[in-house]
Amino acid sequence: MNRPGLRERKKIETLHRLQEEALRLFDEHGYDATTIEQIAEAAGVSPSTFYRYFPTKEDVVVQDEYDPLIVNVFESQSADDAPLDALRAVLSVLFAEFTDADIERVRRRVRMIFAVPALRARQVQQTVATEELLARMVAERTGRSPGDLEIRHFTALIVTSWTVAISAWAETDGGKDDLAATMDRCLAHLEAGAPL
Amino acid sequence: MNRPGLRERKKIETLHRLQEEALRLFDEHGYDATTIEQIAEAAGVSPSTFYRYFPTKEDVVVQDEYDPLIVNVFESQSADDAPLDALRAVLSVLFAEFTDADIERVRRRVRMIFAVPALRARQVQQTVATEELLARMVAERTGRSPGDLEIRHFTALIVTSWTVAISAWAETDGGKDDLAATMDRCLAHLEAGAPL
DNA sequence: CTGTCATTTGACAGTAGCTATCAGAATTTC
DNA sequence: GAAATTCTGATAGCTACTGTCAAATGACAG
Repeated sequence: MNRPGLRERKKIETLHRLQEEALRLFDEHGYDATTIEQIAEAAGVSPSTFYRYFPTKEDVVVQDEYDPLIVNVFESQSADDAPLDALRAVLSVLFAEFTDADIERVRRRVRMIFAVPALRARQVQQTVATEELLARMVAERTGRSPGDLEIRHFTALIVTSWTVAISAWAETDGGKDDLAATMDRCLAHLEAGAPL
Repeated sequence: MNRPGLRERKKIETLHRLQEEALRLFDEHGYDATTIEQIAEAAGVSPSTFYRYFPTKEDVVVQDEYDPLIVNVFESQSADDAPLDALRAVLSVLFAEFTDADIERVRRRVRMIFAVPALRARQVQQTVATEELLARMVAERTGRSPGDLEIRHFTALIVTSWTVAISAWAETDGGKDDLAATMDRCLAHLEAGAPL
């Protein structure tokens, strides 16, 4: 019923234009050397508007909307599976929906995030949120408390595993199958107790 | 031969005074509500001097000097031990040298770091450095490359394990034995493949 | 189409973290 | 005690970020 009116379409457009122009300018002149003012001007809005869309300069690169997707897919998994298997499945389902363009965008963003300390630092704050999300979901499924040491440890390790995999993949120029394969390798390594 | 001259003593003193006054003011008025100017004034120096001792406001809490210690102790371990066992031993040796006052200081700092997002973000940058350090040491010991996926994954997991343990411990009021015990529990959980 | 209402936007002013520079003070060295 | 080195404080300036208010814009009822 609720058509995306003109107002909402314009908002999404502005958001994307800010992200794109920012990435372009960061690539071109470097992250630190690019000011909010320049990004806003390139996107044809005022600096005030930039801050209405992104709380910080870092967020124009780091922000994503995967958390709700993770929750949805996780809860649709059979409750019989072990948490780690359920999380493995979550990734397969998510990756399956990615287009090549999505993947290239992710790679570009991830490379930038791992190259710029400030972005990496900000990324962590998001990761912490994801970790707490996982903790709540896994806790409920296993009938434990989200504050339980082993739950916290488990979820932190999972997220670390994901992070290592995606950073290693981003350095290559492989497609989404390679990303999935690297994730699997890391999770298997974790499941085996991280032997060397 | 090289006596710690007056100049060097004063420097160390100023550094400690800045850290102490900063922690006190942060506790009292909150991290964001405390300015560099206030810290500098409380420590009896100018804001310029603050920045000569700490590159950022966050560093006055986050900065520590454990990395070189870790390297020393790790390299003094028998090369026959598995890397994970060697790292376990590193912690025991390090903890053994901590006084009760050290431990209380660590707890206070850790609590603040986990309570203030900006500090936690900065902490990660330090953690990344520690991770790369471990990667180099473990790589050399196992005859692999520091860029090897499994090496990177292993070291990232170890550091995550440490981080979870120390944050869980900091929430309690246990002593250093409890800290060591929590670390052991986490590392054992990791070694077992993080089962739930 | 028009007037009204809600939302979005831009301009402006201000705070604070951080950098660079430079003269003067303190400490070390000879 | 003089010269060389290092440390400090003052100043000026840039930029990220916040708060406020009036103008512009799209939504909607009549």
